[in-house]
Amino acid sequence: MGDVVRERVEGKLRGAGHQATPQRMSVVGALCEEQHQSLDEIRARCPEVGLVTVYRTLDLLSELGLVRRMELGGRPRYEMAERHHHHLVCESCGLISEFEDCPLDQGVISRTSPEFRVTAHSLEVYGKCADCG
Amino acid sequence: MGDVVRERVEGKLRGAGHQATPQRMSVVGALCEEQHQSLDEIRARCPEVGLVTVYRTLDLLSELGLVRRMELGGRPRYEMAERHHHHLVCESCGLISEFEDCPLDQGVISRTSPEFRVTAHSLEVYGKCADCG
DNA sequence: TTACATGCAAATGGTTTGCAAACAT
DNA sequence: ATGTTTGCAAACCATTTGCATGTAA
Repeated sequence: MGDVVRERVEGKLRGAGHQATPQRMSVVGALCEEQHQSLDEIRARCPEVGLVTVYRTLDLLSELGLVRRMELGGRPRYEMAERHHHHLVCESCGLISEFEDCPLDQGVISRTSPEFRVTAHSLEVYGKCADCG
Repeated sequence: MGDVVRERVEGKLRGAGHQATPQRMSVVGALCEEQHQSLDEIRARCPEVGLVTVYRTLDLLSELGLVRRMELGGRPRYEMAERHHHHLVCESCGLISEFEDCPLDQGVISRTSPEFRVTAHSLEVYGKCADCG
C-alpha cells in the first residue's frame, strides 16, 4: 500500500483516539489491493487477522470515512474511499467495473430538492459488460 | 390498491405460469400502500400472510420485475416498480423521500462506457432533510 | 389427480456480543 | 495502573429450506 494512504489512515485513527495496530493496517493493506471486495476476498488477503477484528476494523474505518461499504449485486462490498467513483455491475458474469464521470456533479439534486442538504450519494448501474453483451 | 395495478400484477403472474393467490395479492396490496417499506412494515399491513410466503412473494414479484428491492440506510426495502424514481435518505431521522428527476436520462453511461449495455440503475442520495437541516 | 402454493419448524449463515487474555500508554 | 484491542466461543437474527398439508386447474 502506498505510504500516502498509510499515513492518512494512521493519522485519522490516532486523531480519533484509536491505535494503528498491525491488524488494522493489514486490513487496510488488503483493501488497497483491489476495489469493491467482499468480506471473504478481504480475509483471504489478511488471513492472520481474526474474523471479528476484520468486521470491527471495517466498521471503525467506515465511521472515520476512510472506507465505503456498499451492496453490489446483492452482497456487501468494501473499498477505500479514495477517489469518488461509481460502479457498473454485469448481471451475467458479476464483473464490477468503475467509472469516474459522475452525473451528479452538476448539482442536479440541489435543483430538484433544494431543501435537502446532500452529503453523499451512491449510484450503481446494472447491465451487460462487453464480454457478455 | 388500484384496479390497474391489480390487473397488471395478475396478468404478469398468470402469464408466467403462477397463480394470483389471495396471499400474493395481499402482499401487493401492502406494497401499494406506501413506497420503500421494510419487511416488518409490509408484514404489519398483511399479518394474515405467513412470513415465509411474504419472502417468497417478494422474490417472485422481483423476478417478474414488478417489485424493486433495495438497500436504503442499511436495511432492505421493497416497493412496487411503477414509475421510475430515486431516493433521498436523511441520515439524521431516517426519513426517505423520492425524486423523479433522473440525472441519468441523458445517456451519461453510454457516453462514458459505450461497451456496457445498461438495463437498470439505482441512485441513493444521503444527507439532511429539511427538518434536520 | 397432478402440479402449485402455503406455513410451520428447523437449518443456515453472516454478523455481533461476552469475556478473558494480550497489548499500548 | 488503566484503557484499548484482540479473538475465541457463543449468541443473535434475518432469511432459506424441508416437508406435510391445503388448494387450484
